[in-house]
Amino acid sequence: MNSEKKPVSLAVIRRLPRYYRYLADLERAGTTKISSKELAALMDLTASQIRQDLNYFGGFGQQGYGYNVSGLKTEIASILGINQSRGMIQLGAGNLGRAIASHIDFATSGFDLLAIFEVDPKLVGSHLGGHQILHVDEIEAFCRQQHPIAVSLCIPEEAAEDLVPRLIACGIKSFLNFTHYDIGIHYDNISVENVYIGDSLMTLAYKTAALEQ
Amino acid sequence: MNSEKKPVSLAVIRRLPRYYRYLADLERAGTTKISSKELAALMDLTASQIRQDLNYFGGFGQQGYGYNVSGLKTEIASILGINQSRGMIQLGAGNLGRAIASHIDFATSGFDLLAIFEVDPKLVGSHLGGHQILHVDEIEAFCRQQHPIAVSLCIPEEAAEDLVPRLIACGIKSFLNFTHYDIGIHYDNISVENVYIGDSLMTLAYKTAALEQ
DNA sequence: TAGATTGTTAATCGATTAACAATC
DNA sequence: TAGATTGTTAATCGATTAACAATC
Repeated sequence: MNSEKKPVSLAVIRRLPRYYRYLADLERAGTTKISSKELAALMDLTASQIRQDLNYFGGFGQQGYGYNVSGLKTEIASILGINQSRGMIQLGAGNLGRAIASHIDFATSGFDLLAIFEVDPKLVGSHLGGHQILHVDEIEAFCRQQHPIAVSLCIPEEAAEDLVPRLIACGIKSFLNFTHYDIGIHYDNISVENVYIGDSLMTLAYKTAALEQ
Repeated sequence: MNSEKKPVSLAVIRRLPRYYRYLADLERAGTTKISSKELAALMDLTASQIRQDLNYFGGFGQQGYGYNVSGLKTEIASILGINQSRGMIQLGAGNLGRAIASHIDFATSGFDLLAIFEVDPKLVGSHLGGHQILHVDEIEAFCRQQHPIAVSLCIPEEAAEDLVPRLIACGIKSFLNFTHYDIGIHYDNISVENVYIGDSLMTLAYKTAALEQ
């Protein structure tokens, strides 16, 4: 039944998490229905865009009424695939790794963080956010057993060049990449989300200069 | 002389940091010149897009030759405004705050991190990445003296609602926002860059599901 | 000069917005 | 039924790509 044909644009997909967050907030506040117009005002979008976005996936609303908040939230979760639980590992338990492992709710985003890998022997064996820290050399054995499909890459850029091929060989297909190593360019049939915080800061520098005009 | 007229699209601006990184790498490797075609192959873009992007700001290349790597890097730095040094503060010295303060090179992105503010009394008075940690209540006095223009917001979403108005009152105009609090919707004449790591992870969930088709 | 490659205009493509008929 | 609001088509807008004349 769910055999959608036309490929959905990534621009639409990238807006879905924000819809999801607003719907979760509305649900928490006890709101049961919302119109595209109301949601647009709340999110500072056009009602037209919201209806267009949602209709890529099917008619979730009811004419004359609007959208059911919980229902729409569930639909979006299903489209994003965050109602699933895919095995994920993390590389790196340094400052950034600790922040991500403790700060991000993997389960809410459709992943299950299975273990964290580190080179620093002082950290190996300890725990972080309820997850065991293993040595990087155990990756291969671990993956053979647990078959994680995704990785959160919280390592220095220099380390990425060596580790990414190993992860690929282990069957890892999805990367949440905090390094500047360009994974997508080097491999096919994988998915990558880059989080370039430094680039965001540079963009902020530009916007800051623009404010001063 | 630099009185550009037409407003440059944000899509172009967001590509500039990546150009800058590649040019910095090339410069480090001793490459002095590069053509749009070569750079396009390296970055997996079209040569056309690169030339179009750069020509929003002026003719940095030389026909029949290409672009001077160092020269172009400097031009991009100047467009982004990262050759400047704007006062920035950070709120939050928790896991995420520690990661950002120690992991991100603010100077390379045009900012000077002046101080970090925390509510946790155990952290106040200590240092983090060479920066002093002050109590949040000292923000107003600090800003009166040092006039930072930007802030890195590494605090829980609940805290943002109270703190953002205080920051605005202190003259802060630019926000690197790691919370889900929607600053841009609430104020005018400010600039915001949101880093929504959770949203990126949800997008990765979608891409992962798409791989499995 | 000949070859290469830019700067720039024109063509294409995609994404957003507007409009309105369908319908709850 | 009348009013409201969706689903969807058409119009607009913007961004990317292609093409080529200018020129180093």
